Amino acid sequence: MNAEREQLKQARGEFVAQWGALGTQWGINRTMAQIHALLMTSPGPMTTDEVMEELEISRGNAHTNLKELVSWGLVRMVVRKGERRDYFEAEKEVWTIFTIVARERKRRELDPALLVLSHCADASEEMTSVEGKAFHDQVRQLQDFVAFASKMSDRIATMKHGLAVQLATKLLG
Amino acid sequence: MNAEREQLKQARGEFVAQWGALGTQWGINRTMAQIHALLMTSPGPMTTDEVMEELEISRGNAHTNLKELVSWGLVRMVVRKGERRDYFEAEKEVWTIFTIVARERKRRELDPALLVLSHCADASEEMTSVEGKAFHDQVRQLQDFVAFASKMSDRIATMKHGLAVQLATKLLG
DNA sequence: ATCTGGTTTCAATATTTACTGAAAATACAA
DNA sequence: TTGTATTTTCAGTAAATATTGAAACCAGAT
Repeated sequence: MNAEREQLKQARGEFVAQWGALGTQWGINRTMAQIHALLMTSPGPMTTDEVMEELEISRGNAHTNLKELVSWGLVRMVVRKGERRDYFEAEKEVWTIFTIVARERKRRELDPALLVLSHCADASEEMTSVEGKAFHDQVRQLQDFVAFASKMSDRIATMKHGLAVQLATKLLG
Repeated sequence: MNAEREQLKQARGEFVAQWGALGTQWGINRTMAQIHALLMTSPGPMTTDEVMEELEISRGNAHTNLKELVSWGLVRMVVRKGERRDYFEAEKEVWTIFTIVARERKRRELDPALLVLSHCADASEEMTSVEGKAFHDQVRQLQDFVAFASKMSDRIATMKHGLAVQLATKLLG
């Protein structure tokens, strides 16, 4: 039964490659997504060199993206006693992954939008012309919606897994 | 009261520029986001030439991105009787904008991920080794979650505005 | 049929973003 | 201290993406 070994390697390679391609759609760079996929499906923590070798990328690239993943909280550095070099392991719990990604996306997509909208809404607050009022109104509507989406996002991402499932079941049922 | 005119132009310019910058965060190209912002805050439909002039971009660029916005459904082409050239106007209703964007994001981010995950889950279905089973299990969990997110997204994006607000109020309250 | 105002396409170019590889820094061990 | 294994940084380069501008195209008016 060594055919399975080969099959697994195949499937995992496929997964890593495809996940990398997906990453670009998600606004995440390909390498970062690939490393994430690799670590999520790794039986144990990996070193920088293992990642480099597996993905055939440079040390600099591996390093930068591992650090980025750590800063997101999707990957942890672990030390092995007696070992000098760093090992990396990914968070595998999907709900946890989701909450991390949701938080990050909110931070990158919603928060700055809200800032812009608030500023523009304030700047047009007092306008009296038809055009001025229409502008203010439109921006205001956008602002309200984004603020709302922001709150929702917070609420959901801070839920415990079980509670979220419960809510979802009600919604989908 | 012509100071307000100036102020409005200022505020709108600001909004367009910033919205464009935001677009890049959202994985939308800058010009497309700028045109969208411009049209959302325009008192009436605009021609390609007006867009070109306002944003100081080439005809080709304006054309491509207007078409892209139309294909998303965020912008409509309108014909004015007796007028030969095309006019463009944006959808202004925020909930409608949201549902369009949600649908598109699902199509670009969730659907392809689901495809990859299903494929990898299937390919590892029968594996018997510890590593094989672990891989299958991990991919499976991701698959289940993405499928779930996909369904949720559909549900919400097809809701009528009022219903969504009602649900949200319950959730936030 | 051809002119005119407008749209569409696309090869060339510019801009942005990602990646490499090697040098510099760090950290531990002898 | 000096040496060695490892991490970190970053200038240069490569790859991907967006933009231009001009030519080809199209449709209605003359």
